Amino acid sequence: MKSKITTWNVNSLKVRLPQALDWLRQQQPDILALQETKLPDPDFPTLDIANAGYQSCFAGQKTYNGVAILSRLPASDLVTDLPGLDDPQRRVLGATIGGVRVLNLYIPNGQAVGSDKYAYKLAWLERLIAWVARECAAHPRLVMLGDFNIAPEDRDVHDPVAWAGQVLCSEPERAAFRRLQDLGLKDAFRLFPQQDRSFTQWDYRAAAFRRNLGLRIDHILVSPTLAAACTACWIDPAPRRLERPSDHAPVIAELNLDLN
DNA sequence: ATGGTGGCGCGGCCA
Repeated sequence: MKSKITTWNVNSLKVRLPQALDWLRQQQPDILALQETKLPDPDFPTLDIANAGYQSCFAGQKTYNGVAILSRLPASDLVTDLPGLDDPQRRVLGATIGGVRVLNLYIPNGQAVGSDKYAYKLAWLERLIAWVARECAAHPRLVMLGDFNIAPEDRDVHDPVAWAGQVLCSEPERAAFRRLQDLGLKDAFRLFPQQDRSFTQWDYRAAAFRRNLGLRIDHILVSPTLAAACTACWIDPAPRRLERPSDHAPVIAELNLDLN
């Protein structure tokens, strides 16, 4: 039985709810991890999502950040914080669904190298790596996905020269991504041949999407056990073409796996 | 053009 595990930074679930519901109907994923929901938990559209056939779990806040997981099967063992980091920003949602440990992340953007937000991002990544190491040890079937705000390699950047050393591409950020890979996690997208200039995010400005001036910063990382079951991984650019789109496109991993 | 667009929410922050 094939399963679809997916991620999408929707940049406001309130605005993008109709698009998200359409996308669920079209793609029929088993799991959809959302980032930048920008909703307080009492405002989460649980009922609309239930009517589409999905359960919801979420960790949200007003105006900024916010993560959620929509799934066919119920979620248990929820985690909403990095252990040891007292952080009001809602960027983490861990859950166990159908025997798979799912870590949904909205990693800090970092704004600019050298800024306070960049320092926060690097400290956050340190805490993340320590936590994920323990999660990987405890859960052979693990997927870590979301908006990483890291373009892992130059081929993930439309203009690597212009972006060299900039936030999202800097060496400390890329080193953190490699440390996640050193835990055994595989970048599902790179398990398969892909077109050159494949991206998941395009700035709203300067007609960046039309010109394909994007970055690949949304990722699905899978444990060795799940990598062996992964049969495909692709980016769906269709939602980025809609009117009033998110600046991000969804990413889909298909696995030869029974969730139960 | 040291800008541009979009979300939140109504001034300024964040991406």
